Amino acid sequence: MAIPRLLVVDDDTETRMMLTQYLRQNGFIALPCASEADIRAQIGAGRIDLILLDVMLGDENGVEICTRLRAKQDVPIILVSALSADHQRMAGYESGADDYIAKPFNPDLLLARVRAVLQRARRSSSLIYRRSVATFRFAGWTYDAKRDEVISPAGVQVALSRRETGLLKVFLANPHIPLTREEIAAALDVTGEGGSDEGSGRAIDVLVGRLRSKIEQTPKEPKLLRTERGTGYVLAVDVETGGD
Amino acid sequence: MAIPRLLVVDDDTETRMMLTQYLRQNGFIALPCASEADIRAQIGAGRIDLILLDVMLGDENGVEICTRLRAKQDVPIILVSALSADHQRMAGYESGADDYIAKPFNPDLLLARVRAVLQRARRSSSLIYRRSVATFRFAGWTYDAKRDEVISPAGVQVALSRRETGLLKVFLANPHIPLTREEIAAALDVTGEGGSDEGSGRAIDVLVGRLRSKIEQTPKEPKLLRTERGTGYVLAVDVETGGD
DNA sequence: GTTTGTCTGTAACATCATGCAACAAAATCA
DNA sequence: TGATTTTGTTGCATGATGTTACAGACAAAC
Repeated sequence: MAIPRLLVVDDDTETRMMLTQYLRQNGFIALPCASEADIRAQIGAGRIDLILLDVMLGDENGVEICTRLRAKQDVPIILVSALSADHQRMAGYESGADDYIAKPFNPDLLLARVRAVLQRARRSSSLIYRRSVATFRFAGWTYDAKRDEVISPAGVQVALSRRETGLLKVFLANPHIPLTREEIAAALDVTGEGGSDEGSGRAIDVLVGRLRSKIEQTPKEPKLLRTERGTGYVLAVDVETGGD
Repeated sequence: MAIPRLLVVDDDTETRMMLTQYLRQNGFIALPCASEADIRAQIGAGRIDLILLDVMLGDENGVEICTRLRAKQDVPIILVSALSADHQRMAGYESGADDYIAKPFNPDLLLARVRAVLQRARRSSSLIYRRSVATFRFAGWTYDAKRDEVISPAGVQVALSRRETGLLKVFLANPHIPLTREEIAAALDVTGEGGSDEGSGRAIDVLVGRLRSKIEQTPKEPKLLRTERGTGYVLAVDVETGGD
């Protein structure tokens, strides 16, 4: 599992986009959905690791949707609701949801829950996010997350822009795993590529090009950021992580 | 806040010490406690950033303790319990705990929760400076809160204006945490940015620029006060705090 | 081997956020 | 009060970032 892919289901556009953006800022790929049909479409279109499902979906009912989804799939689901009454909560659990959280919730608490559920669901996967990781080494390069500095093999600090740094981090967290443009864009919260809002999408290509020009010895023959034609890009070297 | 100080409350000696040791190995200051009396003593004795509270405390009841503590203090609390039944969980949340974790838990998950709660506590309250902290050291600099003096790495005192000092304090209280202009403006009570009255908002930018010109060696390439494009600013170095 | 269509690299451009100097207003001090 | 310092505002320069266009690379079909 490269980057967790979450579905944010809420019929209120504002809430939906806010949640989506917040999750993206925290390293997840978040895909906004407004209806059950949307959910099914997304699930059909690709891997989904977790669904954040609002209980009050206008005319549709989140709990019922949850039950129906669970009958077919094994996707982890967190129910979100403005109703915190006990029976509502119980109904949530009985529907098979993995967790239940009441609005208004603390954003960090939401993240903790999301991570907890993902972790539980993940057992088999080898890719773990260690939030305490502070330094990454790869091919002689060093990235110090705390200072947000990139040091070349020659020991020189290289200035990367915000986006470039973000891109690098995404790859460092997922070495040897090909990432699609959509995944990268979602992780970086780039307006343009994936998600629901359309832009006309070569932003990631250009960004990769810029990063290459700064960290590849021969940008024309990339040794680190390799192109996976038809798919996306991969960081093709081992990454060593150090704690803080 | 230099190193988070945690209270580990559990009446079972073995569990208590194991947890304490584990947290210490992971960079926290962990103080074992066996009773509510202990907790109060520790809180009285000095800053406590988070309490890990076992729900089953022999004759005492963790949830009740939690409620009582919350009534008086604003210390973040994570409830730990062997009971994972739903109603227990709910009682935990209703008691005002910041999070809830069931035994047996995954150690990494525990760490993640602890960090999440600490981070949140920092975000919400850290714009307030702790009275007990008198000196801050960062990147060779020293800020003496009592005398309100800033000393450069070379040992020279640097004159900062009131606003500049205020800005510095806000960052010192929140190292490595990106702050938005709104947050900063709110903390400084600047008329202009976030508040309610509208001004035309570049006050914080300019203020940051002024502070940079006084404390950055190369203001053009800030090492301390970094820009987070699209977000705000971060203090990108560790801060060591000293008591009074 | 050549053709053909698609995918990728990248220069050039457009747009927008930020840095900053200069000015104006406000506060402080003598 | 008048001088001086501090602080907020404005406009412009700069740099970062997304978009577009086009050329070259690649793969499949011929």
